[in-house]
Formats: sequence, structure tokens, C-alpha cells
Amino acid sequence: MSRKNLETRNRILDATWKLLEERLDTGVRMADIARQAGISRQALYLHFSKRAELLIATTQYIDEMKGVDARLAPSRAAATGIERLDAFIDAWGNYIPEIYGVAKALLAMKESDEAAALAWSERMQAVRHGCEAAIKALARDGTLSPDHSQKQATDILWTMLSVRNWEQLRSECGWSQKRYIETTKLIARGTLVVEQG
Amino acid sequence: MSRKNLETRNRILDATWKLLEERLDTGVRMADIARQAGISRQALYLHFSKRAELLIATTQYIDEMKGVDARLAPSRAAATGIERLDAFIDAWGNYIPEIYGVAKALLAMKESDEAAALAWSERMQAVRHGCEAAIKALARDGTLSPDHSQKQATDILWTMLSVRNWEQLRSECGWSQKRYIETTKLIARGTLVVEQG
DNA sequence: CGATTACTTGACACGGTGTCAAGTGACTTG
DNA sequence: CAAGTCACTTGACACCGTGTCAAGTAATCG
Repeated sequence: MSRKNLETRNRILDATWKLLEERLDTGVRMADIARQAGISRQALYLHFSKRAELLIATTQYIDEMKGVDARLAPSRAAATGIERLDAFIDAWGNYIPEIYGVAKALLAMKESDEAAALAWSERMQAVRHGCEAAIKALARDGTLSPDHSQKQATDILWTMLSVRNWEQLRSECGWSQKRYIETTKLIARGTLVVEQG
Repeated sequence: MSRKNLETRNRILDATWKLLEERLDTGVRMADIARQAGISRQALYLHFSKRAELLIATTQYIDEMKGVDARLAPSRAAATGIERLDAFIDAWGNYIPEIYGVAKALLAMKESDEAAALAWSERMQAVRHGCEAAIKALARDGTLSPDHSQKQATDILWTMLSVRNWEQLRSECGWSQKRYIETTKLIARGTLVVEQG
């Protein structure tokens, strides 16, 4: 892939990102993206032959720009299970708003597009692994609530941290981001961590 | 509205219901519904001029058939707040699978259709009122957790009981319906009810 | 110089929604 | 019983968004 080609590709990804951020109505068409990137609709198709492909590439692009891995480092470095749980909720919970635009578009698309469904599912599995690691750390410390198996605890945390829950609490319920993070931490602790006597 | 007219209308609603139940892929088109109902596509449009209108009518039809109100009666009759919370989780949590087909279609539609978005939102507000009533009952009994305001507790319960959470736990996590209900009750209690000393 | 690369313009097929017009067959009702 | 209305049919068509195809252009490179 030549220099110019890559340059255009990045312009496209930037354009997609920007449009999905500002027009959350999911009414973002291929033609809009092409216009925003300053190229023809067909040039866009030369780079990404399907809309799903473009959306998937955009999420990866954002991950790269935002440095997901770096942001998850504190979570991995946590000494105790409880710290790890908090750090993970911080990291992922604060990452959601940054990817929300693309996430919403991808979520809408996965209903009808196989590739989009797969890409989203893989992404969510990665989050699940983060949840699982936190739960395992709790189990190791003996601080995992006896109410739940590791699997069940992971399922619960993963579900609590879904993009749709974030969406509902922030948009429908009018919670601030800070409130979302803190309340989620509180509930996660109360539900997943053993009562201390 | 004449007898025959009403008869056809019901055939349409039954057909829609059935197709949405068995083909959860959301790939249910107006033509499919018409065929299933044994009428022409245009006759379908004579009864419901928009797809959104048909979906909305179908949810109302299902509510009527299933008797939502009756199912919520035990919740309203509960003596204590805790009983009311449990009864509400039972009622709504077990209702979700029965409306899941249409719910999914409506959820998909609300992204692009204003009327669908409104209808869904109203429906969810009704559920929210149920949550609110349960929380108020806890507050009245003095059993509401001091960690949350009534508003916040309502938001939490409402979000816990979302269709998407049910979907994730049942489909992605493989939980049984029974497990879903029981674990939801457990978490709701742990989170929303004051610790007894 | 000629070939390749990156892009443009414009046309078009497809699938799904929603509309329009003309026609048919049945069942009211003056 | 004739006229009208009601419920529906058939078939065409416009619109939109995705994705494809073909021909042309302008810059770059060996």
C-alpha cells in the first residue's frame, strides 16, 4: 500500500469517525463519508468495498489512536482483585463514550450484516476477558462473593458494563459520566465482592 | 370498522406476531407478513400504512392477548416493598421472552423511525413506572438502601430489567430463564435493599 | 515514453418501503 | 333489483441506499 493510498485511507477513517461522532442518528451514508473525506463515493468503495468493512476498520483505527491497550494497563497492574475491578471499570467505562459513535453504528449494522455481527462479538469478547480477569483476581484473593460462580460473576460484570447500559443510564436517565462510573463501581462491589465482617 | 375488516386486521397481527417470533433475524418484510396473512401486500398497506405502525399495533395486540395488566396485579398487591420488588421482577422478567420478537423488531426500527422510537420509549416508561412503584414501596417500608436516592434506585432497577440485558444474559451468556429471574432478584435485593443488621 | 496507480464521472441493478390507479366481487340498502 | 360501497387484487412506479461496472483522466514511476 503506497503513501498516497494510505493517506486517503486515513482521511476516510477520520471522516467516518467524525461523522459518526457528531451525527449519532446512524443516518450516516457512504455518500456522506465520501463527501466529508473529499473524495468520490466510488473512491470510497475502492478502499472499503462494504459499509461494514469500513465501520470495522474505523473501530480498529480508533482503538489504535486512543491506545486501548495502554489504558487497560493500570487494570492489569492492580495488586488486589478489588483494585483490579475498580481499575477495569474505570478503564472500560471511560472508554465507552469515546467509541460510542462507531459502536452505535456497528450495533445497528450487526442486526443485518454477518461480518458486522462477528466484529462486534469479537470486540465484546475482548471486554469479557477483561471482566473475567478481574473476577479471577477476586477469586484468587478470596474476595469473590460466594453468591456467584466465576462464570456467573463474569457474566454479571460484563452485562453491567455493556454499551447499551451506559447508553441508557447516560442518555435516558441523565446520569453524568462520573455518576455512571461511581455507581457502577458501587454496584459491582456490592454484588461481586464478599461481605467483609 | 366492520366485522370483516377487523377480522383481516387480526389475521395480519397474528401473522406479524408469528413471523417475528420465529424469525428473530429481523429480516421480516411487509411482503412476508402479507403472504403469511394470506392477503396482498397492498391490502396490508390499507390496514397499516407504515411498517412502524404495524409493529406498534402488534405490541399492543400482544399486550391485550397476554393480559399484561393482570400479570402485574400480584406486584401491585404485594404487602411489603421487598415482596413488591420480587413480584415485579417476576412479572416483567417473565414477560420479556413473550414479547421479545416484536421488541427486537421495534428496537431495530427505532434507530431510523421517529414513531417507533416514541412508541418504544412510552412502553419503557411504563416499565419504569413499575420500577418506581417498587422502589417507593421499599422507601415507604424504610428498606430502601441508603446508597441510592429513589430516582437513582429506579434508574438502576429499570436498567437491570432492560430487554437488552435479558437478551445478553439469555443468548450470549446462556442463562436459563429461571437463572435470569433468580439472579436478577438476588442482585436487585443486594443493591437496592438496605442491609439488615 | 509507456505503464501503473489513484481517482473521477456517470450509469445501473437490486432490495425494500411506500404510493397510485384501475379493476373485481360481494354485500348492503334505497 | 340496481347503485353504491367495501375489502381486496394486480401491476406499475418513485424513492433511497448499497454495491457494481465501464470508461476516462491526471500524476507518478521505471
